[in-house]
Amino acid sequence: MTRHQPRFSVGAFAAAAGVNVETIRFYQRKGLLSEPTRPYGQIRRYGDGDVARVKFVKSAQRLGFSLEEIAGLLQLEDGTHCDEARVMAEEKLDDVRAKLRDLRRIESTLRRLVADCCAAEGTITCPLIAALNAR
Amino acid sequence: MTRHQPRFSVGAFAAAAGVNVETIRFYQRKGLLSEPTRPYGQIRRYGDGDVARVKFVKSAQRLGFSLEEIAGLLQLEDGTHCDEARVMAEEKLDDVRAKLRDLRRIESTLRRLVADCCAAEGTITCPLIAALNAR
DNA sequence: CTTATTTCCGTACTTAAGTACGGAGTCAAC
DNA sequence: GTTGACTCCGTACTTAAGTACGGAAATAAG
Repeated sequence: MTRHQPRFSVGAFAAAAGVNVETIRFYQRKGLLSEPTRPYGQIRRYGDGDVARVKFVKSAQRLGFSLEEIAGLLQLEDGTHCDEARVMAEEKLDDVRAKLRDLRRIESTLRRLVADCCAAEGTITCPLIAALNAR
Repeated sequence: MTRHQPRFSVGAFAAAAGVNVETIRFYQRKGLLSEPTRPYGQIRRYGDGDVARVKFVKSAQRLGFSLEEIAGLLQLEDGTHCDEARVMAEEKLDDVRAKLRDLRRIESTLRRLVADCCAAEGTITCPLIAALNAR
């Protein structure tokens, strides 16, 4: 997107995005990141949009999306393929909501665990397992 | 835990937990699941507690926890090592809360995306990327 | 201008999380 | 009481997501 003054070399780009250079190259091979053309045997340059993109990939990964899924999410970007995009987005939305439910459950269980820790002696059953199964 | 009448064979156990037998064996090797002793050359039997445990592992995995982290979570179960448990639980809690924040952001972005899809023509920037970077 | 860093590219290695395989031992059923 | 399915166990293969390596080309620094 913001590709107006692409001033970063790969090295600087990778550093700005908080990944290493090899990861950039790997994402390019996977099609998650386009390889900017380099005019007449010069070095490739990158901009803020690229940095944002990589950071997005990393955030989504932390949430349990695979690179393949992330590639799908990123394709919702361009505005074309409206129907496909809507379908994908709806599927992902269900997915995300399920994850949210589970995470909330874990969150409250952990919160309780921290609060009660060492207070209650008699509890033997695992509150985490209980939390996730109680549905 | 609930190991009162362990009636499942591995096959039935795996089926009940929704994984395949090899995965059970793999988890046993990793120490995520104990291998019940089998008296005098007999077959091992499993109970509901084991099924619950495997299902928990799978749920936690969907949320982006690694097996190693899950092993840690499961060890909070036993009540001993109170101090370590509290520390781990607190760390995990921070972790979980960060994931929740990101997921909520994605959720609302996807929701908006689905709602607006094909309605707004002019938008070129990726709302997903924007959502995760706007913080 | 030469030297030291970087980039570029292909190929190979690594780690996590399984899956598959093959042979021997058990068990269930006819 | 033998046949067929299932269990057990070790070892090997697979996939995803990188990481590391090494040599040629480009760029930056002195």
